[in-house]
Amino acid sequence: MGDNSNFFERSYEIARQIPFGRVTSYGAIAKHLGATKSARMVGWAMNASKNDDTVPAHRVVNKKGLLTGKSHFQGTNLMQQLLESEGIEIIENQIQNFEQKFWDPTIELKSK
DNA sequence: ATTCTGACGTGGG
DNA sequence: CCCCACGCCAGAA
Repeated sequence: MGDNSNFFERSYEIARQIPFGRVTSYGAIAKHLGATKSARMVGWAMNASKNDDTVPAHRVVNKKGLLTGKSHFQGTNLMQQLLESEGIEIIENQIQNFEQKFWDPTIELKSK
């Protein structure tokens, strides 16, 4: 077990733990999975999670706090709307006070 | 089989 | 701040 074919599921496990009103990045998830250089695969995993509505994919953005995955959601602005409904302010695809909203799995889940 | 493209990140200039 | 090259690896053409 522990083979990386579970990479998608492991990404989902972490995404599900992102608290309401908080966000994290693809790279942060990848890092926590021990695959720092495979941030792209996390994005791919989120893309594949469309069927799974238990995965809050809208809470995963890039390292700068930009909504780079926006166009992969249903509506034109669904991702932004979901985040705004959680109290996150967004201007020009950029999350405001990003550092404050950022939830780092490597820190928050460190005691494991 | 080969090439290109990404929901990315890092490093160099 | 910007732009570019590279590493990563799954899919599409």
